[in-house]
Amino acid sequence: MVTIYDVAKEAGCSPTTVSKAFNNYSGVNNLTYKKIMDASEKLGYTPNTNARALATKKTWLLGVLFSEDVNTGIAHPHFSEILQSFQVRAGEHGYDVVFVNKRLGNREASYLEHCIYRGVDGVLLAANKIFTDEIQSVLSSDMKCVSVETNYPDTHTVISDYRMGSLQALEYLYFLGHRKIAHIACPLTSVAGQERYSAYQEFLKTKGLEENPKYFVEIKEFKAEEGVGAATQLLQQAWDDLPTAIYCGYDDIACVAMNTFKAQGFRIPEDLSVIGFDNVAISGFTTPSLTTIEQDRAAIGQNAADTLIKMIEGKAIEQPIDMRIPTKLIIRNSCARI
Amino acid sequence: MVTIYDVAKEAGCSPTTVSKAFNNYSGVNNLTYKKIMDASEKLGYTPNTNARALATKKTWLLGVLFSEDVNTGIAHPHFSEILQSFQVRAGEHGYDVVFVNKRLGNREASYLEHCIYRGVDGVLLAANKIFTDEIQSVLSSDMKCVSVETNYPDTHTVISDYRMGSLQALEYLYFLGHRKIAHIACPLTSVAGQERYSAYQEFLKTKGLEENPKYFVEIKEFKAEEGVGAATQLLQQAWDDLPTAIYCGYDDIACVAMNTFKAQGFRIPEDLSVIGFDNVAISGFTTPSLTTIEQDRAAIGQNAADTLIKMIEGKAIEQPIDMRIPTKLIIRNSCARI
DNA sequence: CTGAAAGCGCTAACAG
DNA sequence: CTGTTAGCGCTTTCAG
Repeated sequence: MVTIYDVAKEAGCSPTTVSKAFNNYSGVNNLTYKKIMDASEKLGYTPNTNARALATKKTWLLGVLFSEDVNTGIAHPHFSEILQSFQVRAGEHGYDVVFVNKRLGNREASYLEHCIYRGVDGVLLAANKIFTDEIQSVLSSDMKCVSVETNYPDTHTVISDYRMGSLQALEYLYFLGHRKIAHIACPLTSVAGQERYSAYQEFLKTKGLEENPKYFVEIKEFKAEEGVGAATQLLQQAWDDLPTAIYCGYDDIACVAMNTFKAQGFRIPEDLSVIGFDNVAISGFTTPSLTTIEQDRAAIGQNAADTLIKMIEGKAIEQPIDMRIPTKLIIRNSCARI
Repeated sequence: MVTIYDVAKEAGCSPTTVSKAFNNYSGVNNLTYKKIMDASEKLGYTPNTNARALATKKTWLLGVLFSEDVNTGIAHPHFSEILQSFQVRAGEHGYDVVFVNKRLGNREASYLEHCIYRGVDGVLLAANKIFTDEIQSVLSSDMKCVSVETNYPDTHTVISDYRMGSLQALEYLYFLGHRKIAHIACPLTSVAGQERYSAYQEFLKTKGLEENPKYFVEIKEFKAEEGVGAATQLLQQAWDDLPTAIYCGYDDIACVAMNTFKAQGFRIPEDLSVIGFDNVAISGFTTPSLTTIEQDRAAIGQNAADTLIKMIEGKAIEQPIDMRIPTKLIIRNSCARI
């Protein structure tokens, strides 16, 4: 391994000067600078983060803390896309991204311990349960955090504007003439579930429509399969007075529900309009293709990275602590005029 | 920050002993061990990886090197699922996972430089281009590598058995009575493209069927949209003697192609059978649902982690350098008896 | 503008 | 079984 000392010797100066040169400090003679760069090039010098981190207490490492649940972890397209853009943006600022888990070498530990162990400069929180003890430890520490899925008190958050999205979906159905609109909700233990449902209630109230409990089903877990049961239950509950449209809490559920309805002999969208939320890849490939609400995941990841890095670097953050990213209605073929 | 010295003082022993205790070295008195653990608990001590890494030259960090192309990077379900299981398995062995990119702080650099900079103990290669100069640098260094998407000379590889998968798909179509089988191939610059195509050729030869150039289209990029052009081109090429079945290089293409065919008035599977490769989430939700070949991504990620860690720890690796994970035929509704 | 010296937190001989 | 000592590679005062 070639070190700063080797470079110093080769360039005929001291290690201190090499360090200064590499950190772009002012006060290094142009010629010296050039000699140092030439020497380091010649020797193939690469700085060592560990040594630097030890000396400066800054690792240039950002932790990402994902739900370990398969359905809502990094394997879910929603999160993997956020992670992708977060990671790229972090890189542009010189930060690397490392996964945080609950282990410390061979033994069980807390997320916080893991963060300390790795010395991350900040953490991205992407867990979908509203309140988890395990996450609590990092929240109440002085670790810099940004959350992209759940609102924690006093924690910077970058989330889609779920209320806006819900209203876009519902207004669209309303515009198509629907008045009997059912809702299959995401788990109400999640922000997504809560906010989309409360926007649904708000919408009904605004339009002077009554909230019909028969038109409501809550899934208990973020799992596509839950769509079957939810769709069936909805049909049973409301059989004597079926809704004409269904606002599904998220795309996976909408897709499965559509299939369930079709299997029961319903035509979509003629008999039943279905709208989703997320605009995940599958929604473009179903039959009919799914009308849905798009989340700008690239923007979420980017803004989360920007915010976290600002916090780390002590820069001013102009945006509100609860930053909302606008959503967009994607009209495809699963909704029809009544 | 509480250090090993604080713990030593509290426990009434030397830092060395604390270090030994934490590393589970033999030769620490039981009582001393307990005192140390109590002290560290009381003080809230967490070891510091950077210091340890500096002293031992081992970081317990594994790099993952993904294609930065959006379609084949971590945002693609195939890769995100591999990454997920890789990450979990690595964690079980005490390793953390960090993304590798082409930057070094603020300046452009090579993947290799980045690996050295972070001091990763090994790297997971998940790039789909057969030969990239940039990756070449890490391959020809003494960095430990495992690849999960491309075969590099002298590099341990964990990939699905594409030949087996292709044969499963084709034998199934054959069993259903199909003799005019077309192939929409993945880019032949990729291992997936090459191996699936050569298995297709092999299959035809085995069955005594002639390879008809009109029944072959190669997409140029891993992009779902390419399916439209490919399907159309296939139709044009083979209009006077249409195939009865189409083996698509991967699911995204199969899904888009199905939609294209349907738009042209073909019924699937009655007029045209379609089979895919990957068993990605969408394939269960199309109409008809897609018959396809499943890749065991969890196994890929796990085996890649195990192999890489064995290399790092100098353990014997029994498996062949080119390890293949069996695939599985998933029968759904896009293929029919002729 | 340059360099000597001390130290970041931990581990690894080597003695005791 | 325990402790002393000397680094790992880098940055940071502080003198020059």
